[in-house]
Amino acid sequence: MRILIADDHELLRDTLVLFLESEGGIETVTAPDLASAEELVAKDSFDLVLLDYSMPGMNGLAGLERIMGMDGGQRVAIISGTAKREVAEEVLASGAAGFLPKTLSAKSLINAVRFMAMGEQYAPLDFLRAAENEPEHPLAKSLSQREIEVLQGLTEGKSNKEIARDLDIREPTVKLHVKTLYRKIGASNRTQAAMIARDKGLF
Amino acid sequence: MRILIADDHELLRDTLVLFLESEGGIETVTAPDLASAEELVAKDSFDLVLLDYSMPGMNGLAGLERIMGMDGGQRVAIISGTAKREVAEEVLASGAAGFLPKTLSAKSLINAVRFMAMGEQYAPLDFLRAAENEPEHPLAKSLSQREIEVLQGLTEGKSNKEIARDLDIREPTVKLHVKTLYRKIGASNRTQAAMIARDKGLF
DNA sequence: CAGGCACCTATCCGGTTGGATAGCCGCGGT
DNA sequence: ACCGCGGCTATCCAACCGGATAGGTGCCTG
Repeated sequence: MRILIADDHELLRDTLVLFLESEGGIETVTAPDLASAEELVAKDSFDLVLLDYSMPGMNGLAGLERIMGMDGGQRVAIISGTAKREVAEEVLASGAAGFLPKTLSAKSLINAVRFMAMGEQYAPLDFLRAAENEPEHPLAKSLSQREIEVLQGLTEGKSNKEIARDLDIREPTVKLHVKTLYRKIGASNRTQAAMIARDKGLF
Repeated sequence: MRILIADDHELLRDTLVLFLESEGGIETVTAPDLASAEELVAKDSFDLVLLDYSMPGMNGLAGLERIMGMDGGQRVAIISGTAKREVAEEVLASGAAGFLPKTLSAKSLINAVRFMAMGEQYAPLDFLRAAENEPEHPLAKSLSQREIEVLQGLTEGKSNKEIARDLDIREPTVKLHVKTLYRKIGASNRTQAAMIARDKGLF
């Protein structure tokens, strides 16, 4: 079996190659960024391609889709040290071969690689499930759907009028949502609200 | 030689252990979070402790200082996949044994580990230097000192009046700075300005 | 059915913001 | 000495924001 690992962490590349070749009998080629990975995929053929989610050139899922659109880019998986459930779900939904958090054990990785090379789709179930039970967003849960939409408008620096237009409601309504949402999250003006939303990782 | 590696990425722990033991003849113990690392340091003795910067319990440099304050916590280094120059500098300034980005090669890692275990302080020079030459902050350079101070006020959700009081200038002056700063960074209101400032990593 | 809740609309008011315009001071450079 | 520039102050005005108050709809639940 022959796989390509693209990750800007040379430390991981080096040790992973050693591990996969010695323990798993898996032939491994590596690349430090997306551009190199593309070249390799273009002129070579792999049973599986592993792409780091936060690597030069990736731009979120755009890089994944670039590779998947290439000849020989049929079986591509994302590996990430920091990404959360939402990302994993998007990755799987976009038709990738799998999602591997770096919290996975090395042993599980070998199994996952073999599994994906066989054509199956892989993701660690506990990762997806554990995240699903997480208290949503501590903020999001106390806000109504509309308030969240309005809050998003705030984080984009829009005026009440613009938000009203975008959501197709009247401006006074927006103002109401804005006001109640201030109380709920403890903001005293729109900039604070936007900052709080961003701090909490919302949007 | 005997070292402790604390990192929540099991994948890295597993492969690194294998690599260090086979290639470097270094005895390796691991922990998945800061609490476990503390226990191990308390009851055992290591030539070097490697702590991941973004690991459960670390809280930035607080975790580093906790370990360094312990008996047997004399030689502690930080390893990180995402941290930037500023963090590396803080780490070194706080008296840690070193800073290791995960973009380091496995070979360099072994050398660095040996170096640090000998009592030297280590950091990859190109990492520190490359970052030093970075174009400051693309934003910061086009803004005057005052404008930056005002912008900081904006990111904290303050009103013009509050900013004026804090900087000990009149409110009209603040308004002027706010306006000119909008033009420079391409914002059309204070929330956008705050968001842009944060996006660029300012403050 | 009554009450609660989310969502919508409306009006009023005082305070803040955004934009324009104009002048003053101090500093560094030609 | 002059000019330019950054920083400071000021005034005016239209628009927007934050807060209060009052009321309407539809849905779900006890």
